[in-house]
Formats: sequence, C-alpha cells, structure tokens
Amino acid sequence: MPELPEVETIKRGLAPFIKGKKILEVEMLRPKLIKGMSPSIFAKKVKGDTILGIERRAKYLLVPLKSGNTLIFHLGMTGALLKSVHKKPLSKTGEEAQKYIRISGNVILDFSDLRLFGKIWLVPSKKVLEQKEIKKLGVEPFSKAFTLDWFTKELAKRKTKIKLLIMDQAFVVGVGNIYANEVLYRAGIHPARPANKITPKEAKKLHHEIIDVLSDAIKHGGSSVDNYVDAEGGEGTYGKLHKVYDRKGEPCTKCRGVVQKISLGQRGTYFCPKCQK
DNA sequence: AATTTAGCCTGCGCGC
DNA sequence: TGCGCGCAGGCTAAAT
Repeated sequence: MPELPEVETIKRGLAPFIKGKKILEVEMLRPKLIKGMSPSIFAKKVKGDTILGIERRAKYLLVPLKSGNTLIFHLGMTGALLKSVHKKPLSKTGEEAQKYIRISGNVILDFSDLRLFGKIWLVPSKKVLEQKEIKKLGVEPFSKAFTLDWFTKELAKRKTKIKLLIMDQAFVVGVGNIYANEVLYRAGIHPARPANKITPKEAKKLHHEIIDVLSDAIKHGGSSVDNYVDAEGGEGTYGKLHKVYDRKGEPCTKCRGVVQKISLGQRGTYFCPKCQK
C-alpha cells in the first residue's frame, strides 16, 4: 500500500511527464470518490486546465493547475496514478473496471483504485494548506523540522505505543504499517513500548532509522504490496528487503529468533522478540 | 484532551 | 472441491 516511498516514487515518475500538459478530457467510472464537490462540477472545472507540476505532502499528491486550482490525490490502500501512453477506451468490466478517473489530453492520467479508499479533491491552490486533511499533517521526515531534539522531546511526552505514534500522520508523516514495522526492527525497539519509555539513545536510533528506511525504500521504488505500482505500472523492489513485515514464523535475519505477529491498533504488527525489546 | 474503535471497500487465503 | 468468513489497512469520524 502506498506510504511515503511509494507516493514519492509516483511523484518522481510523473514529474517530468506531466508539467505543462493540458487536460482535455475527464472520464469518471467511479465518480463517488471525488470529494468536496459534485463530479460534474469537478469535471467541468478541470477540463481545459494546464498542469503546472506535481508535489508530495505526506502521502498526498498535489497537482497545481494554471487556473489557480490544485488537484489533490490520496491513494488510500490500493490506489495508483498511472500515466498511459495508449488511449484505449475505459470499460466498466474486466481489467479496467477499477479505473476510476481518467484525466487526459496531452497526457493521460488513470487513477485506479481497487478498494476505493482513495480520494480526489479540487481546491483553490491558496487553500490547499487550509484543507483539513492537509492542515492536520505533522512533520515531513525529510524536512529540517524533523530534528532529533524535537523527536526525543515529543516521545518523552507521550505514552502511546511507539508503533502507533510513528504511524500517526499528525505526528510524523509518511510512515505506514510496512515501514513502521521495518523501522522498529532496525532500531531494535518493541512496537508496543510506550513512547515515553524510550531512552534518548534509542530515540536517536529510531529517528535515524525512520529517515534511513524511507530513503532506502525510495531508492528501490517502494514496496509492491497490495498491487502497488508506480506511474509506469512497474513494481517496487523494496518488498524483497523487508525484514519483518509479512514474515510471520520466518527466521529473524539478525539472530536465531522467529518473527512474531501481534495486533496493535488493529494492524498487523511484526517483530523479532529477541532483537526488539 | 488523548487515545481507541468502527467503518469504509474488495479480493484473496485459509479452514472446514 | 467449494464456500464463507476474516483479514488486509490509510484515514476519518465517533466513542470513550
């Protein structure tokens, strides 16, 4: 599922391709997932506009348009934003049934979402940061604001389980279930540890691994779990490097332990009981 | 106020 | 073999 590395990979794949392209058509097979306005108004407003670029904020993709509006995409669990080369018609059955929206012209963008957890908004660019979903977002892990000092102090203030905290998008953005598991494994911290029980030394390791795991995953084009594909429809290779995620019962790569699975916050949580305390 | 839970969706894997 | 239940989970809204 798309977490920061996957969304970043899509952004990088689309960036050189869509800038300056004009939107000539909007086709919608799943109009209900347009948020904040009726699908027909959405289509009317988007048609004829020109794409200025693409940015990422947390797991959201922001596509500013020349008119002063911005398209906001969230890929949910199984969303994909694909650039198409061939303009074959969308059909409501078969392989393309899941294609939700197509924005086409000098570029064809297919937003495909199997489980329909994805969302699309069109908002005035000036109001993007006021959009409630965007406004509540926490710190970007690759930004200067994500300092060790700040991170350590925040951990000391909270008693929630550390895995839930690093997945909290109001705290630090971009870390979803896969990377939370991997980050904690590398940091040697048990996912259920209360945040305020984590020592400054461990906090330093954790802070480092958040950045490091996400960076590594981006280098590998993300993890192709749950049908994730990049803008070209290609798979990411980081999934092969997962040390604990979806490895229940398999041997730990560092010790003789066996990867365990528990549930935290109703999410599958994988860890090595010997390496992670 | 902080933290937890339910619900949104659909396909697949597991157990019987 | 076939079927149905439960899981997968990002995020919001509702509940505690």
